[in-house]
Amino acid sequence: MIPRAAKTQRRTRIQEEKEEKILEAALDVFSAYGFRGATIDQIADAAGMSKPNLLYYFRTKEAIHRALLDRMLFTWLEPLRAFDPQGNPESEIRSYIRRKLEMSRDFPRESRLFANEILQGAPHIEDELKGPLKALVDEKAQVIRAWAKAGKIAPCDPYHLIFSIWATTQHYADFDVQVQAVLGDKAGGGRFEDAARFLEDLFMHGLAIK
Amino acid sequence: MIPRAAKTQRRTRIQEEKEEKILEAALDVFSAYGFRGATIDQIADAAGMSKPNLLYYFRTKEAIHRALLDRMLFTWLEPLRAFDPQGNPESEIRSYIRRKLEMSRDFPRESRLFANEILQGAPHIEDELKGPLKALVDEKAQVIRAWAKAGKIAPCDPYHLIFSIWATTQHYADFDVQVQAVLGDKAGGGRFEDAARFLEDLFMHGLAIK
DNA sequence: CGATAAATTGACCGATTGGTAAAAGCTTAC
DNA sequence: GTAAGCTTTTACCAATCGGTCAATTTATCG
Repeated sequence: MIPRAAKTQRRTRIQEEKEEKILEAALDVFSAYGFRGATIDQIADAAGMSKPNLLYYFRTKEAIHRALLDRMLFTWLEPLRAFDPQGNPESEIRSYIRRKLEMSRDFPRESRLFANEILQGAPHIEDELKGPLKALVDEKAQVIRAWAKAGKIAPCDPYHLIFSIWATTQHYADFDVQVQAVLGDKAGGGRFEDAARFLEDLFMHGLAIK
Repeated sequence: MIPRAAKTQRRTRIQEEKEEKILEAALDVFSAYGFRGATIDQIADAAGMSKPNLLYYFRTKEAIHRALLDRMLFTWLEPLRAFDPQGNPESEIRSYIRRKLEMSRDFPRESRLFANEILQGAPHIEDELKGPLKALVDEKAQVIRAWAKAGKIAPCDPYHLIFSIWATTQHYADFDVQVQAVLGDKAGGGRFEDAARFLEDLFMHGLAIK
């Protein structure tokens, strides 16, 4: 009856397909309207199924939202996790910026889902922010601080450095409409490369690297 | 009957007070939930009046939202407008960053209202973005480009520079929950000054100023 | 004061919200 | 096949949504 508690403990092929389809549709809707602004009917429509059918796979609106956030939070922190204390500051920071920027380009909906959640007070992921996220940032902040102490980069507040990289890279996903409106038809093709070059330069010179 | 079209063309004292109270309450609600996530009942509650009474002053939910956006958009662009082509790059950019950061500190709800609107595709202010905003940015971009050509700052894409300043400064208002979660109790007092110092350093060194 | 206009309210409307009940249709394993 | 369980649908629910209405209360002004 209830798929997630099926006797078999195994998920059917149909289950996997439908849940995937629902999450895909839900990502569209939640990222565009936030949790409260999104409706189950809208998601069901986008997923091409009836509302009761959707609610057969996810019992509540919150359950869909939570599933999306869980899946997203992991991949979202991947670039920061990949930050290597053994690497040299230049390539590490440079590739971190690039990876975050690539995520904004390739997964703008995920970025907006996250932004909506934070913007509205992070009611569903407060614990994840104060727990795992904070721990990871603390760890990487120590790495950056060590680099500064070793004279490899200019001394700076590592937390605000990380915030700045987050802000500037995610800006291109979250505020895309504004970016498009301001840039107009200018450099329609190489926009990503332009942003990457600018941000890498900014942070490299800003940190007195090279 | 309808206050905004009163015979007198003048607004009563009561009208001004109540409209102010409504906009104040609406700012709370819209900035926290976005347009679709906010409800009139909620705003009426927060404003301490009945829903029909609120609708006596603003005919629709959209009217309240639009009034908020109009008022906000003007002040929001003030710092960029104050950007002085005659001034020297260092003090202009430095004070622009500081002013934007002060706005994030002093008017976080306005920042989030704007962020919500952009995030959700800017359905209500698309024209303002493509019109007045773009024009203003184009103008200031020319100034920055001239500074670069004159060798006063390192050559860089002025648009992405402006985007970066927007992103980093507004981040402290829009993503406040995340910033709080990561920083914890650290430097509870001087947080604003820390951010200001970091950002000014970053952009000054990034632009090879001084 | 009295009269006229402005402000406020409770009752209400149709549409939409998140979600449920139950029965019908469909797969799968034996 | 057939029976068991999985999937889907139709019909429906109470609550809430944005908004209206008529009637009442309150402020303003000569």
